[in-house]
Amino acid sequence: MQYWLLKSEPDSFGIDHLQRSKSTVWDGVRNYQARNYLRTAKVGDLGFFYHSKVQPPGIAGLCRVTATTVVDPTQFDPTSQYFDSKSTPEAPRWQTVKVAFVEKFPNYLTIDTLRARFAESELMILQKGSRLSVTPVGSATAERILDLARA
DNA sequence: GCCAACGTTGGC
DNA sequence: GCCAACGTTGGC
Repeated sequence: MQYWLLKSEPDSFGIDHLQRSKSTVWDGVRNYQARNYLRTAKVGDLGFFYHSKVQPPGIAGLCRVTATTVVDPTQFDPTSQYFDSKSTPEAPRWQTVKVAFVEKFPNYLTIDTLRARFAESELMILQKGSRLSVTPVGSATAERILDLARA
């Protein structure tokens, strides 16, 4: 079982949205490295739900992968901001996962807290200039995050 | 709103 | 296949 960190802007879709909708297709990933990570995800993997572009940014909750190699439908929707004119249904470029809500953490872990508690090498999002919206998290690091978030 | 860091595009 | 120009991300 692998842990991930998934970034989202809560102004468009945050942990509260996921709690209400119960599950969602993690659409809109348009970066090949992030997509490649998503392709390796397995059902049952757990994802830390990270709120970006808000003050303060941080880890807000947990979700679980419930389906893999899901074709991102927004790539074929000309009205979507994620429309990709070069992708075809025969050879879709963008696969993703479906995730279900697991929990909203009692403690929101801000990026300052994360920086204080974890090394850059443990959490890729702490690295300067890191923009990847999907990153793997080691199990030892993940367990420490869970301890802090639920304490 | 700024801007550093990074990814993508496309002419050559 | 190089690389300049451009677009985007995301913390501040």
